[in-house]
Amino acid sequence: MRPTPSGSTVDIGLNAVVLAVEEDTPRVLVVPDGEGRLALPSGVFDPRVDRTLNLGLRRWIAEQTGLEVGYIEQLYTFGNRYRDQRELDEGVRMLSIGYLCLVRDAETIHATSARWENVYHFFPWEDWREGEPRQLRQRIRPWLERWASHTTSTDTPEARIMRQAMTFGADPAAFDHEKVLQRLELMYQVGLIQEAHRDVRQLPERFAQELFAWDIQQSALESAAQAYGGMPMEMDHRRILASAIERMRGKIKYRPLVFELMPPTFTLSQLQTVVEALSGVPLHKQNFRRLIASERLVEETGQRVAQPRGRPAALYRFRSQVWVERRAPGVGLPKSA
Amino acid sequence: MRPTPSGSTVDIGLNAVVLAVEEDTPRVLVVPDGEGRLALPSGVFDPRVDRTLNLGLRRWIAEQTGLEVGYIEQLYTFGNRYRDQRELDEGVRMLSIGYLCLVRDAETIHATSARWENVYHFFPWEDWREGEPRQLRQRIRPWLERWASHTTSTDTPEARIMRQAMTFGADPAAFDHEKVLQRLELMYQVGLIQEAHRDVRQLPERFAQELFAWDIQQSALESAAQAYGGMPMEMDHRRILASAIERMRGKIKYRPLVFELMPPTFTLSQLQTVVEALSGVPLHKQNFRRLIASERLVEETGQRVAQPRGRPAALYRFRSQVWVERRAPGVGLPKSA
DNA sequence: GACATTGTGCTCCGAATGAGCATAATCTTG
DNA sequence: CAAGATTATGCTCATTCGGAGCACAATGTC
Repeated sequence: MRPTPSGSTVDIGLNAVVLAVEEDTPRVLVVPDGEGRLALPSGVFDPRVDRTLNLGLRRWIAEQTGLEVGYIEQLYTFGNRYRDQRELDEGVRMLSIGYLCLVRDAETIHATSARWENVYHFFPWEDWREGEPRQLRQRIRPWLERWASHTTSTDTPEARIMRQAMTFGADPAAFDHEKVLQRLELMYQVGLIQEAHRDVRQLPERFAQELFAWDIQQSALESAAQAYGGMPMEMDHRRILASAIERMRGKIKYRPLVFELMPPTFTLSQLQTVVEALSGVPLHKQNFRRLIASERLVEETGQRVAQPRGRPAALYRFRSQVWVERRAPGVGLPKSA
Repeated sequence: MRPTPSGSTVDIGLNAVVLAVEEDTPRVLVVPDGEGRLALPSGVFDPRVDRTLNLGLRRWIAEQTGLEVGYIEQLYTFGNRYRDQRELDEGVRMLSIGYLCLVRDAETIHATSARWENVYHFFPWEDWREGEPRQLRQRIRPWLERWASHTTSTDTPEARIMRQAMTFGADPAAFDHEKVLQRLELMYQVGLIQEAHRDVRQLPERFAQELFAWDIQQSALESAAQAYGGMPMEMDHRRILASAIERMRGKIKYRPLVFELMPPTFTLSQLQTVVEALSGVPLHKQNFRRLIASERLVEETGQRVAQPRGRPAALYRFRSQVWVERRAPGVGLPKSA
């Protein structure tokens, strides 16, 4: 009933998005490939070595970054697109399983080439803490609008305008901060992501057609991608990173995930800063505190810390009890500033 | 940087949870294996045949059930546990990718042995539309409590009570209807799922230890599993089905997924019935209508349908426009009856 | 025509949320 | 030391949202 084509060549790539937040900067662990591109810690799963996917992932992370991660959560398994060179050469197919990992200490990387990089350097259009990013409004949106105005065999302008509105919002107020992956996919298809230009060169004609389906000078587009599309990444790693940010932004609202990123004790302002860093939006301070208090996610330690300026803040710690008590605790997101 | 153990033997199983709702019954498409167990439509992914995972999945569904599915969404990739016999024999490892598929017409199965089965026949404890299921309260909870009171080398009774409270709720009011998968995993570990008994027989000692870690007669336990644990399923398919229900229950609140299951036009009562069938809880009728109206997910067709009893109901259709307008439309869940 | 049944409109209340004012506690600067 | 800047924290107010229920409408049945 379930035929067995064993001997087919499918490799399982394990890819880790290791996140930490330092001050107000969300960071991801990356490994330079020596050619100017950055990769996520990753490797091929070998069942002869590792008993489980999680163990395999941990081993790759440790080998490539010297880091022992705590929290791990599976994201998504990517199949066909964004294929790599080996696959084209040898017909090997690689599936990529993405994972989200959270760590507290953004410092401890032992003697490897791995380093921390600001997440928003890969998605300059996703950080709305200071309002709509200028590059999005002044540079990216015009390209999207030009793309949207074109007709192709598969798309009408209406369909494209609709898609643009769904992902980037018809107006800035309608920007849905959780649709990180959908935005990236649109950016890729429009040609504003560098990997798209890399891919279009090595892909067979029939796949390449989907990309850049509009009459624009590719060189101009590629320059724009370099300027506004974020730092270059390997393979489909930007896509995996986007999944991770999307998951994080969605889940932070209803599960106490943030605390995986916090030190044992922290002030409410620090907590808010971390939530803002990940969700990419500013929050109303008083309401944020009220929410945290009402959720009873934290408790006071009784201590206070002096600040460089202003009134000293009370220190809190996470109440691990909450896992039992509440149905779906989270920090929620009281709306904008 | 990314070594290549190609030649390792990893197969990719594609598993489809095809859902439909008929009247007030949520149904899943299953294929009998001839030995009394039911399987999800599934097969091994072969990249030489299918270009993408989705295409492979569609092909397997069509071959085994004659059905062409519309909506498809990837769920989760399961690795080690619940392994099958072949793996133990040959050391082949199978990864299972689960998918959620939604279809409208629960009738059209062409000339195959596939058939529709009530979802809750696999999870008798998940249907709370008539209040807490009697089997849960009278039969299952006592077993859980007996299990929880035991100490093992890895678990204290406190930890077990905590786990039980987290998944099944300390009291019925605290039952979180979305934790479908967590509940199943606990049921499995306690030994109240038939597959656990199948697995414990064929697993090496060191894995088997995790299961049934308490001094109970296994035969009694196995009888209980047969009586209250739901219809028998193949391999890890119950786990995949649980993921699908969990995803459905979670997502129905903030994305207009239900409409994939509805006919082109429907009454609000029909819509409510479908939502209740999937989420497993009764809803307050007036509030449900108010919510649907305020979300502007549907529009009146102007027609009305006669009912067997009572006042005729207005017919509605889904406003596909909503995908553009709203940030995250869904049907939400006004609370219980 | 009374009654049962389902659909539909509306109200009421309390909880949650968005927004802002006011005060507290510190450091810096004049 | 006093004034001002800055951050923390407490509290109010208006609005919205969600839970619950009453009342009436429109049908079929007895």
